[in-house]
Amino acid sequence: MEKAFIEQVRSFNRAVTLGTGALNDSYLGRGRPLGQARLLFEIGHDGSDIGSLRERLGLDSGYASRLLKSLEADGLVAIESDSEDRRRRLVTLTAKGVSERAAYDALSDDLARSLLDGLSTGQRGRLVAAMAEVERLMNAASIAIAAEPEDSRDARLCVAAYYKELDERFEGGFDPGNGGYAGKPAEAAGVFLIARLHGRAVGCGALKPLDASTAEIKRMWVAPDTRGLGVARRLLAALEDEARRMGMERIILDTNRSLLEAQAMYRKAGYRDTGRYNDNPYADFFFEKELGALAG
Amino acid sequence: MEKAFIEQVRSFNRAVTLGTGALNDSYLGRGRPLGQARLLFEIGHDGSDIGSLRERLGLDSGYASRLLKSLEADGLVAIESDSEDRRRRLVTLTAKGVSERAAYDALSDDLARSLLDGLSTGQRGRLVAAMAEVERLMNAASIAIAAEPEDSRDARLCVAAYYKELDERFEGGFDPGNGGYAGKPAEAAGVFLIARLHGRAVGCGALKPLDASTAEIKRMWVAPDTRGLGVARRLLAALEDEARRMGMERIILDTNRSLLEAQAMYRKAGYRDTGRYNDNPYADFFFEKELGALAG
DNA sequence: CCATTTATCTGACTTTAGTCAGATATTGTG
DNA sequence: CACAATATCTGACTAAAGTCAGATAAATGG
Repeated sequence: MEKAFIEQVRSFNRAVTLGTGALNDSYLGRGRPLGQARLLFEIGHDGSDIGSLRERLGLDSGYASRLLKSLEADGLVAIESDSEDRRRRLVTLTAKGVSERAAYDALSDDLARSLLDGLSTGQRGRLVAAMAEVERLMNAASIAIAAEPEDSRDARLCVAAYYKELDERFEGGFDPGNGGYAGKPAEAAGVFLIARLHGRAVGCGALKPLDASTAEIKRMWVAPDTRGLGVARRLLAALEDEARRMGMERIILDTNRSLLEAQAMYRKAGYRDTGRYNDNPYADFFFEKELGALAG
Repeated sequence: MEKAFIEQVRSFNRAVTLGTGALNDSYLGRGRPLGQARLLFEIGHDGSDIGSLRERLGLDSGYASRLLKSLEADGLVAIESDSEDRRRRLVTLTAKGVSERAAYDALSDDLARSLLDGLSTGQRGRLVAAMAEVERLMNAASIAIAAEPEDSRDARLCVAAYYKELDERFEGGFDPGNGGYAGKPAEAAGVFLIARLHGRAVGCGALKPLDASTAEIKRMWVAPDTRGLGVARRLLAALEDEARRMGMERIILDTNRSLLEAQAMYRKAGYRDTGRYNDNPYADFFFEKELGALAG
């Protein structure tokens, strides 16, 4: 890695903590400690239960309880037991809490505006564009890929989203029951990978062993709002690593003619067209790739 | 200001506090509280006195004293009285302190590297470029311009740097004693503006009343490493505002043929060429601008 | 030389943030 | 229904961060 790149990242870091340190003071400036302000923000318009608040902010149960109590004492939130499960407690913003939140919002807007204020119109446009680029790429960098059980909640959600998209994009729709997509038990244990962005599942891919030396890639999917970040490329590379680890020598896969980006990506990743190897009625193109030795 | 711009700034802010929140954890991870680690970083290679450390980090004197004491107890810094002013105390890093700092540095590098690691080569280049752009423009935005006494320390430093640069750039050099640059007392009180970036003086400009309706701009200078951020443009606009406030109707100025950027900037700001109005031997071009009404 | 200013230190204090071990109430399970 | 699991609360604690009022010692200005 180039030294200059690392230096630029660190320098950027210093600059934004100086510059947006001030931006984060929007949490302050209303005489409330940060912890309380963060909670106030995390309670959505429709309220939420204490458990999910705690999880989202990573708070200790006792700590969260006390913070909420002080917000309640200030008349900003109302806390009441969930009628369905009376152990659970629901937090909602009171009218005063809503306006307090709006005040924080206004403060935050003012600070953002004051940052832009000192700039010419051209500079403003360039700053905003560069910020969007940094944000996108930092998101791309913080995507983590890990194997998960194929029947976990997020795995099922990803696959459902995948099927839904296929149904929308294929001419004539898509039925998972057709073409060997459902049920058929795998010969050997496969791998199901999930890509996560800040905890949220934004992509998946499965590797299914066909015989001792060949595995098939299935269910490659990336959430629409996360495309263009290289998630698919990384999922593919991770699946290939898994395959090498399993002793596979060759990966094959099929895809539909309407999935143009997928075809381009596979070709770019070194996959070559090959002949039909199954009777999947949705498959129009077939790819294969010989795996080299395990890197690292 | 466009709503979308403000939203992008706020979204960027959230993204980087999430992403570089992790980067700032480099301050942690070595079992030392943040305050101590920040101090360790602020003490340069050559040490510094407690006062300037306090000022740079914005610490209370008692707090700073205690933090330094605990660093001293850990054998990381040495504190001794300044031989020139024995009230003042000088802090230097011990060998152990230097290596501890290096450890923090390595941690910081690792975190920066891990941010870049998840990206492709192309993405890396784009991220680093966008970061540099954001940094530059955030610096541009945080430049503050204010009037200061012409004989303040920073004012004198700026003017000295200005003269030095003229001497380097003019064919045949530049002598402040020549051409009415020094000494000559102003008819009425003028204004001296200094542009500061995070406290550091990075530019200056003076306004000198010539008669009841005409003022002259002199000593416009921007630090070389801060050029291209629009500092001069903003200084010029601020000087024009000052002139309007003083009831002036017209601004004039002269400049040397070697200062091409300056000529371009004046022309772009609405200045027109005019005839020689003084006997300054260094002046090759003369500009003037009629001031409109005071805005705002 | 004396009063004032300046630079730092000390003691006493507060607030924020966070942890941990139980206590309490409610719900699900055999 | 007893028992375990879950969701939250309470009490008792700690560490970090910061504030404030003097105390102390050295330098400065008349």
